[in-house]
Amino acid sequence: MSDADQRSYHHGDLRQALLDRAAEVIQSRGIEALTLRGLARDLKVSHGAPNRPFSCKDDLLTAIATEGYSQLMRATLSAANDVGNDPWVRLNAMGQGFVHWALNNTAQFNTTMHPDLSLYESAELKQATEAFKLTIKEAVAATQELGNHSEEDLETLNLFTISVPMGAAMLLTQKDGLATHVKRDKLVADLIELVVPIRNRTSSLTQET
Amino acid sequence: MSDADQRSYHHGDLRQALLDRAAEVIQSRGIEALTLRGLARDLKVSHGAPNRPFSCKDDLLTAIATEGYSQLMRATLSAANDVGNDPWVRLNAMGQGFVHWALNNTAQFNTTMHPDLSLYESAELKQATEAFKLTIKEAVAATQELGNHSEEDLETLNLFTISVPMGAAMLLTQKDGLATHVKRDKLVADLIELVVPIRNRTSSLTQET
DNA sequence: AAACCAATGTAGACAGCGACTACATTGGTC
DNA sequence: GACCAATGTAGTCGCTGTCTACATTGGTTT
Repeated sequence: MSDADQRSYHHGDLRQALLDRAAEVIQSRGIEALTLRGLARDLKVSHGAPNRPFSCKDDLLTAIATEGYSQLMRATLSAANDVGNDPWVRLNAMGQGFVHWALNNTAQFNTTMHPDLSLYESAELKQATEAFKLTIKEAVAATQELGNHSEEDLETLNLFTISVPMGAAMLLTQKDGLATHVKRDKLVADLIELVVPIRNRTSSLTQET
Repeated sequence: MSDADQRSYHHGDLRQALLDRAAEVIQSRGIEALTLRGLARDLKVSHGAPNRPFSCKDDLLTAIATEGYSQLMRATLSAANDVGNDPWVRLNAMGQGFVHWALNNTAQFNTTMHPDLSLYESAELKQATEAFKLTIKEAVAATQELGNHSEEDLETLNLFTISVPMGAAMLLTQKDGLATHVKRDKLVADLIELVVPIRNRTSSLTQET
């Protein structure tokens, strides 16, 4: 920041600065409190400046959602890579990683899943969502090949598998959500275990404990 | 309406009229398009009139969400009552009823589940949500007593059971949602079957006293 | 029946918002 | 060194939610 403190006219990277500040505002005061003019004030630029990198407010929100999907995919894949190569164990970890990311980034998650965003067409957003969905779908398909509900339509099994962390994240991120008094980590682990059981299963690869 | 057409000053039931019109607007043009002044114009009252029954906009949205939870509970219970007394069959029907209501009332569902609403404290909303949650929880508990994941913590099983229809409704109500090309009814039925299997199960009704 | 009054609708004002315009300033390119 | 597209500024517009003071009503009390 030291080199950008006294930048007289051009900000340097106003777009990223807006995205960063927007994430802060949403996290601390909710999405309704997010205004372009407020961001401009925070960044000490004129009230019209945000309209250069983002043509309108929906454009900003779409960019935030795009970043959210990207982070969500990274968190999910990272959780999978931490547990090895067994597709079952990986899928289980992905479910837990999903929910934990949502719980640790409540506002970001809610913004990403905001229903109004789908109205605004954006190639980047579409690509990010498709990439995320494909990641999940491949992981589900990998377990199905190993016998996970092999009789089921992949589409249905995929929806089922995503619905649980998605629904749980929705419910648990509400402050009056279900079971907020139960220990979070154990609850999430038990929950995902109901979708992708791995505890009492002989590993399809090497034994893991 | 005929007796209220030429009501000069007092509207009669402005509160309900606002709620009804708000539901129409949300369904047709989205929640972002909902404004108090717009509702006032539609109902041909002054722009400040909506502030009498609803102290602020959040108050209106909260009332809509309250009604949403109420409808959701009615739809869920109605689906259960249509299929008899077997707790498993009832819970399965409730799950399907949940998703179908959400799919048939997309905007209402999204408004009801809007994350910002939980910020606004309302006794009525809290009561409606608690009533709904209790309805589900009782149904889940009834199946658990008959052996449905009897080893599981009820809290976890409950979260699992709600998460599936909740997450599926979230995903399917997005216009770019998963599997929109698959036949809706069969998909939902297959999905819920994965949570509350009833097809190849000997009825527990024969064991009831 | 008349006076009262709390509930309900009106009209005006205010600041804040998103979006648009014309203009100012910059840094890279020929 | 002159150009020029990109980027930030300042002003304006219509719209919004909210607040205030005022107007109208119907039911209640006396």
